Amino acid sequence: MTKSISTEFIQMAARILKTLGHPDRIKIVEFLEDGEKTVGQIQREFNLLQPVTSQHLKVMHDRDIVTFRQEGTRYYYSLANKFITKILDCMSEVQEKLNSGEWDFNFSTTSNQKEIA
Amino acid sequence: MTKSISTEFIQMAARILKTLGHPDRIKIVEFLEDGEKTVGQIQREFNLLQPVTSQHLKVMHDRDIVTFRQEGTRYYYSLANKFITKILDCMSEVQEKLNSGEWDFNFSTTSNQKEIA
DNA sequence: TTTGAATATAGTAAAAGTTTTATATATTAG
DNA sequence: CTAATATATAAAACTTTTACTATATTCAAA
Repeated sequence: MTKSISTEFIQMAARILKTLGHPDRIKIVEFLEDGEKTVGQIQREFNLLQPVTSQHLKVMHDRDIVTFRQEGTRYYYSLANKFITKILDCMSEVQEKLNSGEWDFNFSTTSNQKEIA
Repeated sequence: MTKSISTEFIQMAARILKTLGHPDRIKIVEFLEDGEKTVGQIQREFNLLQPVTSQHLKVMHDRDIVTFRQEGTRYYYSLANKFITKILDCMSEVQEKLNSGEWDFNFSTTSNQKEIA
């Protein structure tokens, strides 16, 4: 009986991973790690269309990835929980390993690959 | 200039997260952490249809999440790189925090939520 | 009280992902 | 050889996302 992940948790994790599985959203979430940001700030930072930005934020809000507080006409979004932060940390760590050459995935840009890192 | 994540890496990470964003696939990958497994073993473990199992494995292979070696008519699948392991570690960690009560996401089963963990 | 800025929401077409059923291929056992 | 096993692959039917475009809502300011 290895300490495996519970079904409930897996459901929740899957939803979150799936949602974070979009470049824009990873960028947004990473940006929010720095502190709360308005829709406009996010939109300008990454040069996104406003509706696209709002939609990403809405989806991420529905899936418990971000929260927001409203102040006048501005909506300040921020990370909703520590799981997200944890995933971001994980990604930074991996990227460091890759950069330092400690790890090497030799990912094929297109599809498959051969070796184990 | 915070050490942020590079665009290239983000693309790759998004693909992987998105692909892992499926309950079956998280389970499979977690199962593989224990060591290589054949399609049949995976299929039986989670009570999946054979084509579904193959399909998941194919997608994960295309996206550099798993590799396999063939031996006779058996295909032994295993994790393709350490990023995957890292993500699994991350998930276990989070689950522990949740179980221990150290963290609390109060996720809504349906949609939104209110508080920050 | 009109106007402009900041956002959200709706509608929709195109793309991507999933599941199912069916079928093909290769390997091993007799 | 033939049958059974282990997998892959394909096609069809759906379901979900995505990315736009257009429009509505809200608040602030002039």
